[in-house]
Amino acid sequence: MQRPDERKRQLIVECASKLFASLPFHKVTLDDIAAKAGVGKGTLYVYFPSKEELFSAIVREGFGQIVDQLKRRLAGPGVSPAEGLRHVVAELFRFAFAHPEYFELMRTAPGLVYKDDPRWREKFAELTRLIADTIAAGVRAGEFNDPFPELTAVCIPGLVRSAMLFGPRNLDEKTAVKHVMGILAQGLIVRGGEANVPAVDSQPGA
Amino acid sequence: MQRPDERKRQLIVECASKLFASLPFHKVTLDDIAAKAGVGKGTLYVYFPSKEELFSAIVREGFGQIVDQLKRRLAGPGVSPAEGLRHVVAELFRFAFAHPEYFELMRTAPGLVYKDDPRWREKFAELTRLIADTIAAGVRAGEFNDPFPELTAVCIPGLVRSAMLFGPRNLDEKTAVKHVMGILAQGLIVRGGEANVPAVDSQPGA
Amino acid sequence: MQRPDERKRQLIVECASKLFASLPFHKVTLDDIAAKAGVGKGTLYVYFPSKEELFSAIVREGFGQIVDQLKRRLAGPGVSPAEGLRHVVAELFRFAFAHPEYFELMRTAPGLVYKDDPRWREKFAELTRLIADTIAAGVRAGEFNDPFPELTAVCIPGLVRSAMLFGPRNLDEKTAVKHVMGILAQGLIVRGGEANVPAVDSQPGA
Amino acid sequence: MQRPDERKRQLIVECASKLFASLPFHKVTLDDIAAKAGVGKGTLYVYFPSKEELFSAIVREGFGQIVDQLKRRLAGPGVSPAEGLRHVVAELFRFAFAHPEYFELMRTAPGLVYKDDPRWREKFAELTRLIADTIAAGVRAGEFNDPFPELTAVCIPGLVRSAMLFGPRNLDEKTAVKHVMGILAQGLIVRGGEANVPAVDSQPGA
DNA sequence: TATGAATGAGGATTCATTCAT
DNA sequence: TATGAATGAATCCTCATTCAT
Repeated sequence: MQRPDERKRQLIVECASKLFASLPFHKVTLDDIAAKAGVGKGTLYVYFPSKEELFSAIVREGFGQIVDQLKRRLAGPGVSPAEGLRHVVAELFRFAFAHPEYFELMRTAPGLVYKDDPRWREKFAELTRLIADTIAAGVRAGEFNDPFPELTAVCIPGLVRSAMLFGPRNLDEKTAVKHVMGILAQGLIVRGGEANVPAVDSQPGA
Repeated sequence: MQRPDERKRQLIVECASKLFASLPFHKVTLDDIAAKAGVGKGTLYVYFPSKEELFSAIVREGFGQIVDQLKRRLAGPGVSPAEGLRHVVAELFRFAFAHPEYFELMRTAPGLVYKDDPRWREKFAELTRLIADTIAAGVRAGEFNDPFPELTAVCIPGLVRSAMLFGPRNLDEKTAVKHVMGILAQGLIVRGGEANVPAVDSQPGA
Repeated sequence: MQRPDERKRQLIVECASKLFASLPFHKVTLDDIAAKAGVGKGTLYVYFPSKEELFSAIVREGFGQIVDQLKRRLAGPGVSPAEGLRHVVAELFRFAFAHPEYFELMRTAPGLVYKDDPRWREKFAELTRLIADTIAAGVRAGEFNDPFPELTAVCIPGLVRSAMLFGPRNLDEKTAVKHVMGILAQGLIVRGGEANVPAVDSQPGA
Repeated sequence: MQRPDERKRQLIVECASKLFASLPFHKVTLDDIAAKAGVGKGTLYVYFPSKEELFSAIVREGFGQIVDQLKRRLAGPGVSPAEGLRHVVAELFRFAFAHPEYFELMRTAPGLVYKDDPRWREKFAELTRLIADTIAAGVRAGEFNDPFPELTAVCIPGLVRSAMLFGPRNLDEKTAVKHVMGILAQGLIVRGGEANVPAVDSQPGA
């Protein structure tokens, strides 16, 4: 007796991810995906009930990875709010650079496919909750100043997204993290004659 | 492209915008658009050579409006870098709140439709150039600290996008501008015991 | 401006009827129908919303013709019950011989396609009502003896169907009508040594 | 065909019969049948070489039962023509009431599946021959009057079919047999002021 | 024998585009 | 210019059948 094969499922997800990242949803055909994965077209339907569900699953699972990893990072004892914020940004970029097609893929997405999917909303809410909680903890500790952590929380993945999609081609992970952390931590305005450039610069590797 | 009737063209653009904002590109049919606009399906082809071009034109014209308006705002004499930055954020949100479907529409877009369109790239480059120049001027004036203005420039529309798409439903324009300006200006970290909320509040019109 | 073309619709119905009569429903493809009718495949969808609806429409319209014609025949003044019964049988066979594919087509039908269609049920009910009323009138007039006219009414089309589908290939309309009328009128059993063949023959036009 | 497990084969036939009776052939999937029978899909192919063959076998075996049973009934010594006719009708209804899905199943059949199957034609021919012979014997004996027994023979199962498929829902076997016998024996026309209801009632066991 | 994962040919349906009016 | 009937290429999905286990 044969069992559904998790390996094969993963293979399909990976091949489909690449295709969805390089072409808009409606230009990726199931024939393409099956061919790229080296499986029969019908096999796709053994693992996913429809093209939209396949796409949705990819997006959801990506989010799930980010959330799980971030949870682990933030769970450590004695993670300060500033460290927490850095973990958030660093994890988002780690994932983004590990899966360079991912944001591209979401950009080409047929919006409602995922935005209206309650399972995706849940994952997304979980991510922003993690971020908002980190910020709120900082605010309570007197380390952060943020009148609206929930709004900031949704903005941070947006910063990452923009940097990945529209930033310079040769942007490297370290620079990206440092830059976004610079914006979030000090902002742009030079304070009291004391430029915050040093502050940014003081971050090793900047 | 002939435009025998600019009114009708505009009507088509508006109806199509709403539909593209509420459904992914491939789920919006020309029948839908024609019906919503109350014109014959063939008429669409009088004004736009294809569905993709229609979509592209909508996106491009939106960008064009932002860029034109922003240019005007920034062109004034004696606009300080801080004022310039505020103009950027304010104009992005002004447009976003005036055309609430716009970011939604771009989110549902079939990526390559616009990303690979040189006319769109040009508009986008123009927008980020305006922003980067504003920041760079601030840096030169010693008012801003930003080692990578081009990267920041692409991030700012991303902040606006995230706030619009994923921020709280009842977010109002003034709060949005103030919050994003707060992040960009001071960042989140409390400096010398002085919270940055007052600083934000002190900004006129915020 | 072009108008939907009733001629074209009729053409499609006729071509589809022949195909449905010669092959089971699931073996008739829309390509076949379009090719036979000499129209584009998409054109079929201008006139019928689906393959099942096309089939259904064919069946329904056939029934409609029978019912309409029969109504006209029975409406005449002074139609005696015996004449009415003859009209029923004659009309059923007239239609069957005029559209020899019709019963075959219904035989190949995907049962539920029409049996569960309320529009077909209505037509069918109308037909059996006409027949049952004719018989009931005969019973009231003392000319017929039938304890269960509604049951007889559904049986009569069944007789016609069987004769058409399974009777001898060279069966002609006149013989068919006479034979079925013979069964309905006298039954098979010889009464009082007097054969019923003469009785049948004595019916004018038989 | 091997039949390693006659029980399992019978189980498949029964489950498939019910499904074919409730849905048109092309809407019944082998998955459905396998699931309903609680066997693997591949197992179906151990017992039947194809879906059409499975269907065909069901129809053929049903006919076979009718024919075998009828042969036995008619084979008895001293069966009069009138008794023979009654046996025919009674046996057809007995089977129909014992297998209420059967006529429904044949109605949903993809015509050619069985009509062109020589094995089915043979069974059907055998059935109609039995009936025709019974009638012909009656004619020879001077008890029946029928100029065309072969045509009548194919009509009789049609009467039964119609009564089962389109007759009243609460039709019971006894009434059905009596009614059809009434039609076949006396017809509808009142003869010499003597109603045929008594005649029908007078038939024993009706 | 029994299974069900894998397959891919096949087909219904959609819809952007064309063009006669 | 404006229309919408007509088109057929394109594609998602189904499902009978196969075959490795």
